[in-house]
Amino acid sequence: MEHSASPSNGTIAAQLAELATLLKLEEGSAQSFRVRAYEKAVDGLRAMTRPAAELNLAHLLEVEGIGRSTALKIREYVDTGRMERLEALRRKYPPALVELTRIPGMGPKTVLLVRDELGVESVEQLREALAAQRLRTLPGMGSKREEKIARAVERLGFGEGTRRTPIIEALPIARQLVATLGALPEVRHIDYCGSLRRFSDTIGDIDILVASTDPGPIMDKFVGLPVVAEVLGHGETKSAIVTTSGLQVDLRVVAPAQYGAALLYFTGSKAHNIELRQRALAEGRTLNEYELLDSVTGHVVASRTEKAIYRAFGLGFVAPEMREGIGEIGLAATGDLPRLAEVGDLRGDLHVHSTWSGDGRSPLEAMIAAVADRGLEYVAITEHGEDLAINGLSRAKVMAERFVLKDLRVEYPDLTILHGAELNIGVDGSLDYDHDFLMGFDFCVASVHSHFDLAVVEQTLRLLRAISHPAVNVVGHLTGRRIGRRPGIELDVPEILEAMAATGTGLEINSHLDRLDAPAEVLRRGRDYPDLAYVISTDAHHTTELGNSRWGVQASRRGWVDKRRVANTWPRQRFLKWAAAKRSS
DNA sequence: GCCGTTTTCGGCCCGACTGTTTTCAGTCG
Repeated sequence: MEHSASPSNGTIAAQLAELATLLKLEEGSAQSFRVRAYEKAVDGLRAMTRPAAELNLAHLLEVEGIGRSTALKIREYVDTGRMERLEALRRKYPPALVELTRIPGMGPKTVLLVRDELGVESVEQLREALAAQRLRTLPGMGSKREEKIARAVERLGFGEGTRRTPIIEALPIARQLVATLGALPEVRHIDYCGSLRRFSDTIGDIDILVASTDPGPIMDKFVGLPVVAEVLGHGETKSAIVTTSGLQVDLRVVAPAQYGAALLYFTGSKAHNIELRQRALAEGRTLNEYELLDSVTGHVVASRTEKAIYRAFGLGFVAPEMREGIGEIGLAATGDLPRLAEVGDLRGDLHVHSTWSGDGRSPLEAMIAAVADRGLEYVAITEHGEDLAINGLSRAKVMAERFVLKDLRVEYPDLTILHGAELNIGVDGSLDYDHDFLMGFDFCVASVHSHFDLAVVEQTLRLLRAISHPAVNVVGHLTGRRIGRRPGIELDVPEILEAMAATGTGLEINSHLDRLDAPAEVLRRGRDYPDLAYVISTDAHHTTELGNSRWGVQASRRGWVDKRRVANTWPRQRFLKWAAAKRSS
């Protein structure tokens, strides 16, 4: 048994999360108490500051949500690198079958039904069964459900062998690999590149680039990692593996002097690189993955850093998130690149839940304390509105929370605490509560949580009506998409953005890796509306999710958003003035 | 599976929506 570094809490949490996913099939329910218990344990583990691998059984039992059974499984994993229960479930429910549960409308019951009755065990086989209209013959199924599932399979591009991995799955694996390999003494620099570095919604495979003069030990370590399921190649400077979760990872090692050129090359995008190379040719130079060369003298013009290469072109540094070959090089040439936000620019978080919401997982007091810890100047507590079944707050609950917040304001005098709500945009654009009650909030986010299938015209009208309400400061996760799992609603985007700009309604950039909503394409369209303000929010339901703002910032960069237009980078007074303006309109 | 205690079992956010039923199952949030 390999005794490499102890698994991080994130790695252990990932095992338990997979266990929970597989148990949904085993139990035939996504809400079984056993499943929920594991999901709580995952939360508890992620919220821990101490490494779980260093704790003995008794100390593990003290962690919220971890009992005897989970504690034993954690110890088993730390000591042996395996979890027998997980291995057994993996054998029983292969990845192809599990993937079926990701299709909207396919819960565990339906997945098991099509497997047992039709022998369907993969998306490919499901497509065949759908084409033959065999699903509608099953008990409890019919033509409507069959068509709905067929639509979902088509729209999300499932099972075409070309399916890309959602960023929420790829990013943690890449970060873990970079951390593990980065600790090796032979590694001078290391970064993940490709579409992941560009912060694309979905990723084909993970590319990792290393600068080193001694690649051998790095390669050996890489192909021997516990996460490796299969080694596709193992060479001097280039290796490739497939992870246990089925993701391909390519590792490339270059000399430190060539790192910048290689980083540029492997980050892409292809279109961006082609444009750069054309520019080089026009200037009597050539650019390849090793260096920028003077074609006449053969001398290296630049190679060590990306910045040096852009500078040699007379270009400003183009952030990786912007490199899609859609005009960014032109902006870099004329000095018109947007000033992009960084995490340190954020002064407030304007979309935060607590356990007052049914789906919140950290108490209000803990959320406020964590927000204050992050050094923020203002926060909007935005529990769900009453129209959202289960999760929403009645009027009485709203007033009760407002009362609690009064005390918290005394406790945190340096933090401006706004009492807000995340309202539900109804099918006709109506909102929760009533006009007077809504105007009693300090700050409201309004979001779509239902009726994702309306036609463009209806969706647009619905949004326009919500935007026109003076209590609505921000539209939350505009399209409602869940990356790789649910397509967003269809909208007349220019019309929506124009209305938002005209009314002083902010456009949320939702930081959750599952959402990253509004999508980058919409954010870029926002450049056409100079009065449109953006808001980078976490939509945190747990204290650990407040750190997701870093992903929201990256999403804003991918959307070419200038930080001067991000309302929660503004000083407190300016921000409050902006928020109040909409409400007095 | 976890928790708390009424200390070893019973409770654990459960309603809306859809599509399928003829009184309800499954999914989603």
